[in-house]
Amino acid sequence: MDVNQTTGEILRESRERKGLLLRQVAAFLDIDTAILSKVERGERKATRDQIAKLADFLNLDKEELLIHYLSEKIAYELVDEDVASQTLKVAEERVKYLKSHKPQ
Amino acid sequence: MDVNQTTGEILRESRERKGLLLRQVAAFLDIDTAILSKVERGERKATRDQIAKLADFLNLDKEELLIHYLSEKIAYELVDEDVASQTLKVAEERVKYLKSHKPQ
DNA sequence: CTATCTTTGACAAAAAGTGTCAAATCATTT
DNA sequence: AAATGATTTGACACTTTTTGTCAAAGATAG
Repeated sequence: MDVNQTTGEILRESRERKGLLLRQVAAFLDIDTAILSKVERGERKATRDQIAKLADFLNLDKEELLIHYLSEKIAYELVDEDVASQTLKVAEERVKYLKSHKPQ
Repeated sequence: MDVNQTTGEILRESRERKGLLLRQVAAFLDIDTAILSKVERGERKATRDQIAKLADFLNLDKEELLIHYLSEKIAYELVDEDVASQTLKVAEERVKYLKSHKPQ
């Protein structure tokens, strides 16, 4: 998995390499093929649950796919901001702080 | 501004230091005081536009406040993920990539 | 006690997210 | 070229989230 690939590209490649049809994968996710088609082409975002199911069905590393998916979502949120990189650095500090001060 | 302060805390402190009422600041933002009260106490998130207006009205560094606000939003989105830190690192790479391959 | 300021919670409107369906397009086979 | 099957497209509907108002309750100061 290349970090600068889209999640959709990964999903499509993986599905095609296994010779699976949209219909088959979509059935497993319990959604219409239309949505999966859009997800693979980046026209829609998958949900978190769908990503987990896709990793199962396509035999992809669950954690790796999740990181891919989440980071794409965040990069997309920030890409138009001048301060994107600085924001991500500060966000890292915040996450560290929050994790260490977590209730429980 | 401390990185681990909430945006709401910054806004409240700044407003109070200037002796302004919720009513006055809310009027400038064109919203009900109820919302601003909730924003300051972290019960609601401000919108991006409101952050910009608040920086103006409260004479805060616009960029700094924006980074503060955006990073808080992102940290909040990820804090429950095991893979939060890894995700942020990958997101940084993605942002760099997207910015360098931007249309125009 | 009376003003005024802030907080709270119920509610409403608008926007975003998630999905279906049917028709159109594309590719392959006969 | 027609038929079949896969994918794409776009209109639509439903649900959830976001963003706000309003009025009543709570807190604080004079």
